[in-house]
Amino acid sequence: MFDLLFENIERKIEITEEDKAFCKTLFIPKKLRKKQYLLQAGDIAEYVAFVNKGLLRSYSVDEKGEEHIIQFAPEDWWITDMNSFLTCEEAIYNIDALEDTEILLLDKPSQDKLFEHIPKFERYFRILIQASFVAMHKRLLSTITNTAEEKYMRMLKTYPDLVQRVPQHMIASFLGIKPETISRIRKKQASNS
Amino acid sequence: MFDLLFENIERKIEITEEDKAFCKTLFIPKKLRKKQYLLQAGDIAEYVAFVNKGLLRSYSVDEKGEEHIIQFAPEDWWITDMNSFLTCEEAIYNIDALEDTEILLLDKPSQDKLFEHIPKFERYFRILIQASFVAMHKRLLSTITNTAEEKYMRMLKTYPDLVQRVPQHMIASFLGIKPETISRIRKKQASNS
DNA sequence: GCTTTTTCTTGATGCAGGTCAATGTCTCGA
DNA sequence: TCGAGACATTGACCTGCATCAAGAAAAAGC
Repeated sequence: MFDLLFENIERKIEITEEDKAFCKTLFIPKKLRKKQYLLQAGDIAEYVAFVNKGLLRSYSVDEKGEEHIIQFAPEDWWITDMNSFLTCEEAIYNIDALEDTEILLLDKPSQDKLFEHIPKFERYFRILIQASFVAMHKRLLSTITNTAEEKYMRMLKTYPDLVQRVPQHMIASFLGIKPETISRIRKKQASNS
Repeated sequence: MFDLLFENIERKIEITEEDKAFCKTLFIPKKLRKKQYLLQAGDIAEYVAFVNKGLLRSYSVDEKGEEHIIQFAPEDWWITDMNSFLTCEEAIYNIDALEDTEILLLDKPSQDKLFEHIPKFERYFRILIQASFVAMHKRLLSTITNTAEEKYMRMLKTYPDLVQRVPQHMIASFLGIKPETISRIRKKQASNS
């Protein structure tokens, strides 16, 4: 259950067996069925979740009822509504399972305990967030500068596995384009080779 | 010189006079003239910069020679090419001064020293990055979901001071739209009131 | 296995915003 | 103080992508 998490942590900081034992007391394992919510907009995000198996997504719904996918979280990724988790304001994102999923949950009090007992974890989470920060900058730049086709090709290159695993209309939603457009891009690409 | 920085820090963590004294040994004050580069794409980002006075911007230049502004950094903000600073890879962003500017520079070795001597600073930088992370998510969502007009109105609301301070074509570049479009939005807005 | 739902494709049409070009205004350095 | 570059505005035109609509194909549920 914890193997993947510890591997992930040990890629960034060194931890002892005692540290691991302590971790095991803090994280809450949970299973989600496909389509089940982990968080709904309007609630408070009580947890950050580490995905052990399966696939989650976070998305917001605009006034017109359109879904916009913010993040996919397959195995080995973290996900939450960061703002809500940090500030206890109402979440603006929904998080739900795209497949049957196993996660490990860490709530705020437990995270604080973790930082207090093993200060190295401050570093771990700082490194995690720095990495997403850099990735987000690149995504933002691509969103601003590229055409629909360039965005889709970049997606194929950056997350080839996800493109296989997720319905196309969700890829479209993630990229901020329409499913029909992806369909046409695919057709064009097929004819180009 | 250090007042603004210490205020910024003390909004997030508590520090002693000794801590401050130690900080003063680590940061390098620097002045930039308008249009002067702090960092050029292709170089390694040696520093994170805290802006004490003035205004910087980071931007990338695409194949067609178009500039895309990633971030504005007025007083009380931090700026760097995070990826380059963290990994020592070549920077993909340029950073330059839009006004005569005073900054405080912190290089990697000094930051490491800071974390080692005053571990609370791990927390400070984690909190900083978390906040930008949340802000970036909102910006990304706006970029994906909103029309040009909505993006501009959101900009007016979120950073009214910047819109005054910066040429319109730079606001356009930041939003991923064209200066002509902003011009037309302004005209329309004026007639609506 | 059959029905229902979800997903993907394709065509016809429209429009937001980009492109190009001309003109006017501002500003700042010599 | 004058001239050149930077900045903003406006009009005419164009195009990439969205929208709307209708089937086809694939997957999920019973």
